[in-house]
Amino acid sequence: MSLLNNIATSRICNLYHLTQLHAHLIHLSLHHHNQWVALLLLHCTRLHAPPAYAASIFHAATHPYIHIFTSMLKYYSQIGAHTEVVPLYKHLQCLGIKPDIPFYPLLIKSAGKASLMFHAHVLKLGYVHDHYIRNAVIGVYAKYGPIELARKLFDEMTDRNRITADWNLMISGYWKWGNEQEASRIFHLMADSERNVITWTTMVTGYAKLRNLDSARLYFDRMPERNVISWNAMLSGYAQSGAAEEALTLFNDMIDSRNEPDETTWVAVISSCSSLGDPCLAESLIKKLYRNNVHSNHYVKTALLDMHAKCGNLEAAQSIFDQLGVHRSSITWNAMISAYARVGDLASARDLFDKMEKRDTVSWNSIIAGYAQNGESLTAIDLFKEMIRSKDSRADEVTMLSVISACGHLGALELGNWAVSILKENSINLSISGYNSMIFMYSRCGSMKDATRIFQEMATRDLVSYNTLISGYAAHGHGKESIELLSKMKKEGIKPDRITYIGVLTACSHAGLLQEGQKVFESIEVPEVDHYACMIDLLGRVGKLEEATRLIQSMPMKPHAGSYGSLLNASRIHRKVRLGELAAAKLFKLEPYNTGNYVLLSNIYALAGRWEDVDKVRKTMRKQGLKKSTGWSWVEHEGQMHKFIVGDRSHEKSDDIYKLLREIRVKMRREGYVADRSCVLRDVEEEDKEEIVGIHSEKLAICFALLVSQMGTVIRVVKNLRVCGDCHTSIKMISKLEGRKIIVRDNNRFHCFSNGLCSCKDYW
DNA sequence: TTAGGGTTAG
Repeated sequence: MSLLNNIATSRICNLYHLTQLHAHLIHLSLHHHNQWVALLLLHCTRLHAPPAYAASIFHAATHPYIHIFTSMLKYYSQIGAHTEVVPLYKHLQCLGIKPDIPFYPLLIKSAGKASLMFHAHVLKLGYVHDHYIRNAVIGVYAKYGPIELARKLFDEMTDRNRITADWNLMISGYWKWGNEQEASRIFHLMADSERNVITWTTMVTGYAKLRNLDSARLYFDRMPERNVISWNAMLSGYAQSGAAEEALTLFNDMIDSRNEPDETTWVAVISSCSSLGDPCLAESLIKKLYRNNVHSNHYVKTALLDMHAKCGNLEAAQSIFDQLGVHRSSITWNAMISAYARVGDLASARDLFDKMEKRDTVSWNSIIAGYAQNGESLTAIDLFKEMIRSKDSRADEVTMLSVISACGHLGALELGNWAVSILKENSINLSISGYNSMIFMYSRCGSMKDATRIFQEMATRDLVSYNTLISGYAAHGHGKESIELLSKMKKEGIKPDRITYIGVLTACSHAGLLQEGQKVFESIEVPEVDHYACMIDLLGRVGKLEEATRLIQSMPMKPHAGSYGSLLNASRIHRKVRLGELAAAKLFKLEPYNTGNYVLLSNIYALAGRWEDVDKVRKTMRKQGLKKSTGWSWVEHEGQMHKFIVGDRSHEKSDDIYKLLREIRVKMRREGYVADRSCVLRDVEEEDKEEIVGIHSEKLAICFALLVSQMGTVIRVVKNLRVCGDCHTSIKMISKLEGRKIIVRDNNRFHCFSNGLCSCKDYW
């Protein structure tokens, strides 16, 4: 017997010790088989031993009795192997062993959904009057539904028969099924004396899961007594809702009131640190963990990994990942993938993703978002197509958010519509941010009608919804609509932020709405430097260059590059060489490596015919080792994105494209238009040189589209950099000569060309 | 031998 006591109490802390003990017992071939089997199974449960090993111990019992089955049930229940429970019960029946009463609640609880079949069984045995058994049956119905059946059992009891656990199960059941009203009603039906700490904690958790933190806190504060689980419920509520500061404050309260934190507490605290992304805080937390000798389980380790990743310490994150070895879960993998994706190390993220054996939706979402957020929209969409093909995980709202916004970045309307159709096919419901991504996509694809429609269809809108649509209007030069939206949001009680005002002012600027813009500017409580820059842009575009200059001189903060940039651009539009030079001089000091400023200044000289100065600027650029960055253009055709860079000849239709380009030039000359030249080429005779230098990407994209699209279709082109002045002129001509409507989006606005005119005629 | 709390993607 002392040996058995030893087995029960000995500190077996890993599987190796367990197998040693097991071998030793077999060697002794004791007669107490059944007793030591039960005890070893308890250790298996504690150590999460593999099912095959636990089963081998179970089968070592020569004359199994009910206690061994109970131990095995506990093991299955711990590892969540619900499907093993029914076969185990059948095994027991085969052996003719009669279960004792404590066996049934355990059986019912560990069988998961399958336990519904035991209800009739225990009824027949007359056991349903037993507190524990009845409670277990209520628990199953509360958890797996229909909850009405749980309620029926509950209602059939008299008050005297009900134990607090029954009430608690009903409350947590209603929370589980999203019935806040009934949960709260049952809570209030209880007498104060009947409520225990679990009752109160269930209420806290229920409200916390609904993200109703105020109510959760109300119940938490009213609790007569709290244990570590109650504290954890409130802490996790804060942590999961992103209320990191509140979580950390509450944690301090917890320590002050001398409550001992456990692993779950630390997980909540660590994840709050992660969302704050503060490396100093993380460091002090690690010290605290160290001081408290915290035994870190799998959850703590994963939370720590994520915290290091979010606080920028990838080495520490990787080291935890390596330490975890075979204990890595898909969550660990996913956290590591998004850690690399977050810092833009897509190669490492992809490497991990490819090595993963069992990917889930979050794995796909992490890698797709990684590509989407690092400017690799096309790869993001390709991966999404692969995800659909692989069928190992279902796309959800988060997936679609990345995909839809990637379509927006590409300006790919066909792809965008396809993504939207997938929402319906898979009945994926969108939250506000999902709809916001659709508004973004349609805006960027030039379909303001759809963007507006989505906005109007939304039941509730947030600040981002307004800002996205306003920015869309700004890009299209819809000034009036953006002002209307500004007053609408104020009426709905949504406070505009700096982004809102940047959008509205930009819209006014693109639409030439001087007075309206001024009014908006004056209404900003504390205008920031960007708002001044927008205002300078607005004044500059409408030709009020003196006022723009005065504003830049009188603004309360130091003007930044954007402010002088606006002035430089205005000088180009209105051909003010002297002012342009002044603005450029400031800009060269503020951002000497921005090639755009040099190009703008050289364009100003070119427009004035000052070719020596053009050369001077070019020389300066060369001397500084600066090269004009390459702009590329995209055009969508049959769901495929075709990409062109300047002078591109890699496209399979290149020969046809260049042939068409020549034909258009001939036509242009015949019609008396000056054929297009690169901004700095001096005369028409040199135009052939352009082909050596390179035809601009947007012209190549347009010619490709002219070749492949039908006559009536609108050609949509996306250019990642600004459409230059000469291209602008030649696209106008192409639209007239070819009788086509062409929409070009450059990095910040839309140009709609038709019949030789551009929608933004005041712009060039 | 009743009931309550945990890590990843936007």
